[in-house]
Amino acid sequence: MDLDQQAGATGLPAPGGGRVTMQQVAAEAGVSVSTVSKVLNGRYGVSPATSEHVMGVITRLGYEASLVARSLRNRRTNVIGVLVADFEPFSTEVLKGAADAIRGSGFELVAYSAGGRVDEHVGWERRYLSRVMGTLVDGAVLVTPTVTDVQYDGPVVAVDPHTGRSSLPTVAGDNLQGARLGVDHLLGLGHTRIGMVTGRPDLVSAQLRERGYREAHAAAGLVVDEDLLALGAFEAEQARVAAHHLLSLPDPPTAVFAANDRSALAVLEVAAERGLEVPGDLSVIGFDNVPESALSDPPLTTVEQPIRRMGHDAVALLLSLLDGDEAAATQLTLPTTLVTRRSTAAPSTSRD
Amino acid sequence: MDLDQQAGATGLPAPGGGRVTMQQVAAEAGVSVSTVSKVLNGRYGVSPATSEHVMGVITRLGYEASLVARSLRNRRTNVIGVLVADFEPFSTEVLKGAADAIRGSGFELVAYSAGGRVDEHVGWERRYLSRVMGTLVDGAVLVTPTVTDVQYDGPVVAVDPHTGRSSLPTVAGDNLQGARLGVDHLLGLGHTRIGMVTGRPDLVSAQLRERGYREAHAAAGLVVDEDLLALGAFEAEQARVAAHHLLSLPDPPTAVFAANDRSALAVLEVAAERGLEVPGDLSVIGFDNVPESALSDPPLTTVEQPIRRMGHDAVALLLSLLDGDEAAATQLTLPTTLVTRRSTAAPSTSRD
DNA sequence: CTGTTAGCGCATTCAA
DNA sequence: TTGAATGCGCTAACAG
Repeated sequence: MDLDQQAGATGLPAPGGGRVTMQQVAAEAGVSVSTVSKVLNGRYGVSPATSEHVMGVITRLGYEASLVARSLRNRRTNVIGVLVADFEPFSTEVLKGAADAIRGSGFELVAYSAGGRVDEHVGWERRYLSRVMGTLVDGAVLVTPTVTDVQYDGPVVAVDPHTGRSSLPTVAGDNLQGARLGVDHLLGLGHTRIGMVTGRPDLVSAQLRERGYREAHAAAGLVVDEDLLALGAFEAEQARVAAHHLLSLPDPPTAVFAANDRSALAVLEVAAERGLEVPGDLSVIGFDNVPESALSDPPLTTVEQPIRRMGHDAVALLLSLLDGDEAAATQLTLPTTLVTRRSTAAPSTSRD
Repeated sequence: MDLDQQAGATGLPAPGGGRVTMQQVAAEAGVSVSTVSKVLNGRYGVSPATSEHVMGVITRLGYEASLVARSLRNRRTNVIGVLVADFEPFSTEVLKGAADAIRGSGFELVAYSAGGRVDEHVGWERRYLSRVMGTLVDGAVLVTPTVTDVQYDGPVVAVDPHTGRSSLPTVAGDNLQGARLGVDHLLGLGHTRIGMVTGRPDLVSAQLRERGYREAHAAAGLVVDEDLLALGAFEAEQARVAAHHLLSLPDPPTAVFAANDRSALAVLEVAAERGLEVPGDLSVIGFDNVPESALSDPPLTTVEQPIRRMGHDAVALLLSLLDGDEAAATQLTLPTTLVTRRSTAAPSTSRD
């Protein structure tokens, strides 16, 4: 039998569909599966001749080892999992950062989402983790988990966990400082009646942002009007309701601080529907700086979390954890910054 | 020391790490694995009493079936794979669209990337496919594959394939029309010396965009100056070189049409480095409209492909294919549109 | 140097 | 109603 590339003439991979298995390669090459396995993994104990021959059959048949079968058998898979509730602007930014960090590490990246079946249970991250950890992936990054008391054998890092202090290594933005930044910006512009569309009350990130809002007021010697706080719950529909409520107040706010960009974008929509000019009649500021926030009309002023970097650092941390560096386990807090675009301005001097 | 499972009476979920397997559930419940399996999958032939008891143990232990083991055993996994070369702005937009389409379908979504080890081989999609198709996923969406002559048992849909007519169902933007749109915009502004930073010559999408560029010139009765075409290869570094080349020409272009946003953004950078005002001294237009294109300074005018919708339609198509609807296999071409932002303007009237 | 054996975690026969 | 046996595709012992 001839050796390698000669088969290029026929070169038809996977004739007739159905994936090629190691069995078929072995049969085709006239050797045993274990020999194929050894060749594939570069194990010693195979003669150069057979090795080359098998290699030829492998490429000719276009064989690739099944990730699943290999994962089931091996303890190490060289795959990192990123577990998200959904693929939306925030989580995909994290993904980009994760990809930056994984490059050249020899690891592969799998992002896993349950396709919106999430809201059923709060503890989605726990279920996902059980499904993939220890089999499909060597370690995992949890994006905005709602619970972090999980405890598994493999290393796990949480990005922007919405819950309080956890046992997990964590990468998060500085929510408190960020909120201060945002509200101070509004205050500095001359606003004194600043509404807030709050996040989900059970999540610490939301609590921190509200606290920043309050602290900023206190620092400015202002008393917070509790009527100016409306529940947005981090999601668009609820934020719309909140915005309508705020703007219907007898003495409506001249500016709104939204707990995240998604909410801020909703506020922008509502303002437009009500014929309000932004920032002429109403200033709006968000939180996150997802790319989409620059696409709105007007482009959104917002508090930036370095999302990509959070993804990057989370994976880097995970990688060193995987490398046995227990000292790497830590709680990283990344600074937030103000991104001034065009949805904020000084309050109009002439108001009724 | 033995960290055996003394969890018996304690009822602590996953004590001390190590994922919970069906074996452990069975042992804890005092039944066989097959019984646990039946309970888990709602098979008939289990007494209500045992069923309930086992169920209790399952929740108490926080057991979740391993995705991998289940995939290996079952033909159907109810998981859709999205295979990407890397997580970058384009592919993540597709992902968002895919998530939109998957919601409520009962399927889950797995996005898989080899972590930048791609450029080694052109046929990354073939390798990925072999690794996951038929085991981990029921069907796959290939994002910007470079080869589409793959032929596997499971259904596969390609999004924005860079190669020519393929045997695969496909969702793509209208590259030819889009390029016409972009160049016509420049022409309409009064530009007559329009440079082009081209894409990878081996990819049909790039060829089409160049053809649109030429056709637009022809339609306007203009002859294309071949010196005004420079290779950008769809990536930043090469595009920078191309931009420098173009702008160093004795009679430089007053506008540049870049084959994709990534290249256009690179042109913007180079222009800034050379002290050129955009759009005062130079107009720049891109292709894709990834969210990032709005973040540049100035915000980029570009030809939009409905990327999210492409992802959505690809998954929808895949789902109906999975449903046995062979007629769904088709080549979808989605219209492109012009997004006018601030990187294009009429050429300055006074030039040397 | 090569093939045989066993088993990863699970679902499905088939017997008991 | 239940459990023991079988095998998905692969790798790691061990035996030949």
